[in-house]
Amino acid sequence: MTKLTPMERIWFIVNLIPKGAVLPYGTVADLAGLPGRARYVSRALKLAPQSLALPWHRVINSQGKISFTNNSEPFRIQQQLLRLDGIEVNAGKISLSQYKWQPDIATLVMTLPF
DNA sequence: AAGATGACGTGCT
DNA sequence: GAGCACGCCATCT
Repeated sequence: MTKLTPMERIWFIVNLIPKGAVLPYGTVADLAGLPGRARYVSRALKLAPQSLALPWHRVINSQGKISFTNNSEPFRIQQQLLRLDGIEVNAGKISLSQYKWQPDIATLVMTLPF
């Protein structure tokens, strides 16, 4: 089993988020074994190689909103990608809490390669 | 080298 | 709810 770097673990988790679901930066950090490191998740996504084709748009902040500055270029792109996933977004805010994916932490963690 | 920055979160007013 | 203050810490100036 390859030893993954903290950043690779974040990419791994993000890649698991299914279409139609979203997950907060903080939760991704927790699952990657980096509690309290939500900011590191944003850095990791920014530095992620395009070749990974990660569903980065499914990562939002704990307020259920898009974290890019309002109406910026990336903000609009993320909003559109979420809508293509079938998620309802209004002014950067995910409308229904049911879209928030709550994985069974205990079960998921046991399947992780780290 | 040192200070500012940021795709965050939590707690408190 | 809306601000504001902190804690966080790799990157960027």
